[in-house]
Amino acid sequence: MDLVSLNNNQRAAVEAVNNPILIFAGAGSGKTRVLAYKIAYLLDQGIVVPEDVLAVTFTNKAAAVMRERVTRLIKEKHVPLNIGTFHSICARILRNDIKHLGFTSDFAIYDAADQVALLKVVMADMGVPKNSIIPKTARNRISYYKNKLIAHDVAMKSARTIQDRTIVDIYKVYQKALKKNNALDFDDLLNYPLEIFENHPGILGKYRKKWKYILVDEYQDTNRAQFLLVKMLAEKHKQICVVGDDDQSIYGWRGADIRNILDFGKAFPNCEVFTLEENYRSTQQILTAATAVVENNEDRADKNLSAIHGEGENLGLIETHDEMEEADAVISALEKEIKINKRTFNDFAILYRTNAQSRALEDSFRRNGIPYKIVGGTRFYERKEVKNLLGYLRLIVNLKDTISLRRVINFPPRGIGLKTVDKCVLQATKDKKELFDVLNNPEPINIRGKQGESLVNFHNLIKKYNDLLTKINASELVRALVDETEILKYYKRQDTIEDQERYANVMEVLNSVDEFMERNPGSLLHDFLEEVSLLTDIDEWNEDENHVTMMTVHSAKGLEFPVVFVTGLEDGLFPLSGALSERNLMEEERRLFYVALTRAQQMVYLLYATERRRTGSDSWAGLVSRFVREIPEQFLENISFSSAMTRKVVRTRTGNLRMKVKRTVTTFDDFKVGDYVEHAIFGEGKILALSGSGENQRVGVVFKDGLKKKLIVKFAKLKKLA
DNA sequence: TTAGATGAGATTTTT
DNA sequence: TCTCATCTAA
Repeated sequence: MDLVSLNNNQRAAVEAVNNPILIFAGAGSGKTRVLAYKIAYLLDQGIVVPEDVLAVTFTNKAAAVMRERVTRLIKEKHVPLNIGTFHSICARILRNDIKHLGFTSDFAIYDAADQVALLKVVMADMGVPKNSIIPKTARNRISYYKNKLIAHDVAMKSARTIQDRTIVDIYKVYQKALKKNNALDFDDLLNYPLEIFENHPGILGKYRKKWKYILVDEYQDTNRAQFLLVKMLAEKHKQICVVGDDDQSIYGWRGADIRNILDFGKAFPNCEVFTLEENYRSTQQILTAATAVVENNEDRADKNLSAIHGEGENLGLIETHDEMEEADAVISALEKEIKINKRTFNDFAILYRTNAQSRALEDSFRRNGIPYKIVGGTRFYERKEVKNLLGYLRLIVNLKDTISLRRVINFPPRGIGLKTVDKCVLQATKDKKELFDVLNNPEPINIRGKQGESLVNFHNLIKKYNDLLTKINASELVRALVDETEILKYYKRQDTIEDQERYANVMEVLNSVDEFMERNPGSLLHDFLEEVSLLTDIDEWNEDENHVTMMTVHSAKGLEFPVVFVTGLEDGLFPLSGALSERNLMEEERRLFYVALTRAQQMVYLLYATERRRTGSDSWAGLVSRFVREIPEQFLENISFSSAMTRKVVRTRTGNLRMKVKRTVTTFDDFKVGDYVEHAIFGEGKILALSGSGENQRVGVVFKDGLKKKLIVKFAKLKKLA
């Protein structure tokens, strides 16, 4: 096994195999590499065989990368390592052993939307007044308790207000309701294995024996349950290696506890600690600037990162008026980078704090014909039409899943409304029957005619596919189901653009089932459902395509780009104002900014708006964020952005005076079809067509390499050539 | 009783 | 811009 390509610290960390190991790996210090080498080394030295290794990564994508790297290193085709996220590994444990908790292995996994739906039902049943507690708030609070492993009774003791107590009550009932639906939420996925291990030492023993060496990536983001799982599994053999960076701990709000990494030595007393401080990613300027910020944190292990790639340029700081101007400033900087440094679109990432901030950017990019991809936001599998189809599948797999049942019982519309469902629920409670079984016999509850017939039909439809589950393969089953329910037809007959998109999305689900079955022959439908429930945003991102990537800083973890734009950098937005109050919240926001900066290899642009519009007449006060001000001035260069807008003061509905921006409109009176033009990004081209008027003039241009672009004129920068 | 239309309100970050 | 709740016609 050749370790010469590693630096001294990396090699030492790889070769240390006798004690529990903690590796502090600063941003860009090659931690994935070290982990891959470590696994390969363990195998190479004959310390373990692949089946003995459990490696936990933060995303499925990272798991795939890890597997691929190890495979390459040990030069073998198939390496049966156990690699996955905490959630996927726990799901696997539970499929085997959840019977001890009274669930069946067909359990459903509820996402946030399902949780909220269930909470609404629960709260209505409990008679909680409609406007007193927002279901979403209840969800967050309950999730918080579960993340911290706080049981109802303990939570109740600390509940001070009536609202707090109500939420704890809801928590208890919600937990029961999940069980009734044979469903787990994301938090249960982590907590239940722990419960099983605690109460059934035999099962714990089985996994301890199975996983002889445990490696955990992104250890700074583990929560209480994850920590305990790792501890329980590794306690006996103590063959464990965790890697992380306390400066990049950004999931505290999700229960992640930075103490897990800082106090690793307490849990594993004779551990060896390695620190990787050579940075292979960024320029020294970026690194020093980022460090200057995060150094202000008190909860922090000291480290001294140095860049091996040299000094680099100053970070660019750009002030704009609002989010639209900000988007234009990004594009103009992008043009400059492309022209001067010969960059391609996939060299760029735009990072922001909240998903909603992508909107203005998206608009501007579309108008300018620049290819972009947004990671996150409303995810594919969370779209209504997709969730509806998946709802069918989930119900078929797990007939107890009443949330899915409610979702699809009237989709496409078949005349079963709220009232009818209510009656069925009432009957089910009265007879102590499953909701699904009530549908079969609507007569006794006064549902006759069309509704009764619909109910029975629906029941038989689901039952039929439930029977088919083990008889035909998943691809065929889903296709037959879509056909019979006429979901595609439903979207096809209405021809709005929206419906076309929905049609395409349903088709996409069909394809992804096919693709899944090809990848995992012999799998069952619930394997597919599990995979899509546990997909992360970044898993769906393809770095090979040539487009600008936009995402939240949280999604960007572990990634790197030559040029990074960080937008929305005004106080109050990045961080959101609430975070400025408590020290630990503030420190996490600072780390978030640190993570954003250290994604960049060569250049960082920092953007803030003096008057960002939020909703209606409301706007954010726009001072540059205090974190930007923590960067010493010599690392910053002010870049002025010449706006293409005129400003106007107008009176709004609510009477406030507000700056309104209006863009200067370039008209195309001077241009005609056949003219040769030059575009800042796409180069020379020939005008193919002109259309529209006023603010909506469009121009179609064919560029040199045959690239056709439709641009919205007022933003396109076209120069006429002779 | 359901389906479609209309109006008001809301927005951290994610497995 | 999107979602959710309420109103109204069928």
